[in-house]
Amino acid sequence: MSDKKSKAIEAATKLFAELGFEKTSMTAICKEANVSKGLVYHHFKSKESILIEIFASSTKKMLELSLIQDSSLEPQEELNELINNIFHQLDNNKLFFQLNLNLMFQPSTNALLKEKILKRADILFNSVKRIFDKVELEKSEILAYTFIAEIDGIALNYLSVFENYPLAKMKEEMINKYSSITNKK
Amino acid sequence: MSDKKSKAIEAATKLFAELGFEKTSMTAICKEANVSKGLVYHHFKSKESILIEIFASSTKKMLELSLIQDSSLEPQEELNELINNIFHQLDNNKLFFQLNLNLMFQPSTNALLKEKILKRADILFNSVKRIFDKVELEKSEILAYTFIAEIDGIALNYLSVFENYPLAKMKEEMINKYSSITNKK
Amino acid sequence: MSDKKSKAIEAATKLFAELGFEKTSMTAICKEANVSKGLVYHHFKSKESILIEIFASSTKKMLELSLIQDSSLEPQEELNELINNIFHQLDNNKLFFQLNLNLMFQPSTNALLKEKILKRADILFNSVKRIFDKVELEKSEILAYTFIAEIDGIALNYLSVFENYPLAKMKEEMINKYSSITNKK
Amino acid sequence: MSDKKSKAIEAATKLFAELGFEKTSMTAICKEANVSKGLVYHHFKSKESILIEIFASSTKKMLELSLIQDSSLEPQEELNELINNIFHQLDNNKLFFQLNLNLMFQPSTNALLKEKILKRADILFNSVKRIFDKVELEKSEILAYTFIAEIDGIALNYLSVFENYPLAKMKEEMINKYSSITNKK
DNA sequence: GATGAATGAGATTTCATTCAT
DNA sequence: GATGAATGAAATCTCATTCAT
Repeated sequence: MSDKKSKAIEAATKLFAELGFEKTSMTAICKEANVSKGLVYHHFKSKESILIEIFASSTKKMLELSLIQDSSLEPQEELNELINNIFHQLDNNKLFFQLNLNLMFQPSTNALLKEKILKRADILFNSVKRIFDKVELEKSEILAYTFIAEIDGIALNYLSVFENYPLAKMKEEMINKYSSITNKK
Repeated sequence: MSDKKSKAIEAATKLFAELGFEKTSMTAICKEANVSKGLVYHHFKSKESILIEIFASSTKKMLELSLIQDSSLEPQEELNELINNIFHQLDNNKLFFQLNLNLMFQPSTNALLKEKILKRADILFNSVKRIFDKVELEKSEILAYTFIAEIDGIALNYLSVFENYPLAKMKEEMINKYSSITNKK
Repeated sequence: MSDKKSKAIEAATKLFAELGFEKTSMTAICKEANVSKGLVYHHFKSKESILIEIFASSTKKMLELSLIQDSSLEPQEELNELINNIFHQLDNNKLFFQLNLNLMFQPSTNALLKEKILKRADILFNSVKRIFDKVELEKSEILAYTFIAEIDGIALNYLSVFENYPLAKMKEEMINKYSSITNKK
Repeated sequence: MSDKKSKAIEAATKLFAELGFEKTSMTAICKEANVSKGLVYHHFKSKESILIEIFASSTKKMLELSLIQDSSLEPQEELNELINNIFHQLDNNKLFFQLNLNLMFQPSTNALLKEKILKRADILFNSVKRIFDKVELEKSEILAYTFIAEIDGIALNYLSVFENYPLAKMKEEMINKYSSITNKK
């Protein structure tokens, strides 16, 4: 990928996260990236297509983060690592979560990305469910949905609602709660 | 409040929820409400001020929904009622949740409503924490944050992420989980 | 004239002088005068007609100021009194001059008041010329035009161009210059 | 400067002079210049910024007109040339004076250009005063203010007040009056 | 006389996108 | 690949004026 194209993506990612998709103008992206409009339209068909490319790479990153490779691990350990990864990112990469959550909530962007959002959610859901499958086969679906809801809810509250959110304590609570899961199969 | 003013608010509420604040034009609001632009600007200083008025009344509604009056109830019963109320609304009034969640996430609207969002969150948090205070004084804060995160996460996933979300089962799970709380004080 | 009508005129005069005719909205006039829009339109056919009424009364005031009644006075004394009157007003009633000068210069208001401006200028010119007629019949016209230009130019420079304009010294200079006129008839 | 940008400035200058700043709409400027609105806003941040650019170039022109370069000239000759220049312009370039005078008087435009008006007035004043300095050092300031007031007053009366203003005779009068100045230093 | 809700035309401004160079 | 002038549609907002009460 050419230097200037990646600069444009970088700039767009930053601005979409900070201002939202609708409030970010092409002009602003070009200025932030120090690139001309003509060039941006040379690389991307439209503003929406920049968003789509960003969402795709953000999905890739998110899957890397969530899919625990080493399936020989015990379920508790897998969950443990997953929680650690997520909270680490949440703390160190706020804009990344910010962007992903607001793309889902903004009706216009949600509609645009509908299919891709569903697909990504499905993959994430199954990778979590697979862990719970090892423990409680019947309830694994509900457990996975609950786990994901907790994570998303914490992110939402941390990033957009409360001030001085006790993120560290919430992580501890999550770790404790999910450490008591015992392999019942 | 005059008939036409309330029609304008109604129209704006609907469109903000369906399309998002940025994507809803004044023209669209006027057309939906069958009202002239001049009138809307006679009653509201700006598009933003419509949003602020809507957020205020939505906060009022949300507090009515969340604050359990009868404090003679046992904590379990209070939580039970709260969960029932919330899931009932979530199922029957999707647009209301849709709107409130996306106002919080959209950077532009979040910035505009920052103060009011914080205040509302504080009230909601304390009304939940008060219930947990009756049970586990030390952990009540974390329990309250967790409860709120679960509710928000479920709403988010139900409304904007998954298709065929098992809302009824999630409610059941919540009811069960919080019914086992015993007054330990 | 009803109390509220005169309050409206007063408010309009103030705002036209401070903001200019175009930048003063009917709404602003009503707010300043504490009077409803309906009432203003009950008394005046339009915004322009308020201006016309204001210009008429301002013309009346200006003529009272300029027409020296006592024609038994010597020309020097008449000019003296005229200069004194004008500089006194210029110092104590800036908004009055401000308004009159900008009505003449603003193309839109000038066009609207064209006829009345010409008529007023004619009267003022003749009342000044009459004084010079007593001294130098042939040059009286040019002297009158010069006198008026000097006054208008000083007002212009004092009100809209220079900071710390030496108004007192300019008055002194005018008094001196025109005191040396001798009756040559 | 691109062709279209300068056409827009030209159109704006003409219309501001003829109709006044407030009464000139962007639409009118675009139509007059045969240019799209988008383009005008590509080159200028706002309608006000067009005015500021016009004022700047008008200042430049005015200074070229007023600053007599050849300082080896006798004061009388300098004044002579200055008066000739000004009256020539006044007669041949009415719109230019029209615009400059009404920008100063219109409260909105005066406020916008305040600083620049003061600066320009200061330069013009000093360039006139410098001439009188050669003749009468003590009174040079008042003489300069008087000279400027006469010029401005004549322009005002010629352009916006009287019909059939005797411009030629007024020039003659000015030439005569200032030809009798003798170097007294 | 008096109110202020209501209108509709038009003002300024924004912005995604195109295109000649 | 690269630029930025140029467009046109649409956005937010203003405002003189009317009218039912």
